[in-house]
Amino acid sequence: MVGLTIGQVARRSAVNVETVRYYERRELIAEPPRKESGYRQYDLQVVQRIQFIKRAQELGFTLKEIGQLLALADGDGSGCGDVRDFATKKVADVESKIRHLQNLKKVLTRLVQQCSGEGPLTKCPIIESLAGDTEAEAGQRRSV
Amino acid sequence: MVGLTIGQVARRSAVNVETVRYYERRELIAEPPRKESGYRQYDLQVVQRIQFIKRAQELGFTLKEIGQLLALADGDGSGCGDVRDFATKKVADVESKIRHLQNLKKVLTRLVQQCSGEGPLTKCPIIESLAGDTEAEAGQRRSV
DNA sequence: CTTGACTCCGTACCTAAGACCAGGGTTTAT
DNA sequence: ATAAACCCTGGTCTTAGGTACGGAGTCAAG
Repeated sequence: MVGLTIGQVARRSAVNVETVRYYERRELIAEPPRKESGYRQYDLQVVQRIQFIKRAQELGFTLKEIGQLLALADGDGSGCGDVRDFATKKVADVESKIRHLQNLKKVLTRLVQQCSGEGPLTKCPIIESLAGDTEAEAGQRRSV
Repeated sequence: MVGLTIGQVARRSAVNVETVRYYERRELIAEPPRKESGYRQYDLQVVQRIQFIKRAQELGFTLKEIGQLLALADGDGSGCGDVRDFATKKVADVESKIRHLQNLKKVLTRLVQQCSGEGPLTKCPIIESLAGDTEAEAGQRRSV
């Protein structure tokens, strides 16, 4: 019994069987050899590879990016510098997302502070602010 | 010509016609009356409502959440406090996302710093770290 | 030899928030 | 009266990352 079935691989990698097949379709893992029955026959390395994918996902890489990363890792042509550039770009991405969320948080927090939590909805500053007075043309206002 | 067509509403709200219909399907805006021809006939208030939706989206609310928010705003029963609670919960959400991303950034940055950018991939600390040594069982390692 | 667990393939479904299209009817302006 | 612009329904398509199903074949244990 040399070679793991897809189910064994899935269990060892803590992913779904379908996920393994999905990764194969996405060409993140290679098509394994088959037994005469057609069953896929994996070796242990594929488990490592799936764990690599999972870790990279946790770090915020998309499967597409992971595909590129794996291509770098597979193809001997490129050096470690390419990988570092990749990660550096990702850091910038993450920073940009953080800035966006921090701005969001500021706005939301301001709204919450303006709101006493009492009184009727018609005067709730949050609702008012969302209803927005800035550019609606004439006509009945404040009726969301 | 009392009543706006869907196209006029869309233009005034700066959204696509399809978006207006979509919001109707999602029950974010009410089904308007129709002319005999079947054309939808809106009043101006729907423009305000769509702007409300758009602003709330910019603040990071999903359409589902906006639906709940609008239900609060529509139903007179509840007070401004409910709305504030809602926004407060959203602030916590955003904070949690920020924390997650900051952690991500820390990990990524550390990886980048460990990587000289030189040398072959086989020794790239980023690849090594993703390949992960922590829980793979025996067998050939370091072959992602 | 049978049963239960596993695997195969292809396809469909899911969430989110719409965009787009076909093939028809309507309105408006010239 | 006719062309341009608009609207209707409904259906499909998108991105991302899978999950689920159904019918058929296979494998291991009792």
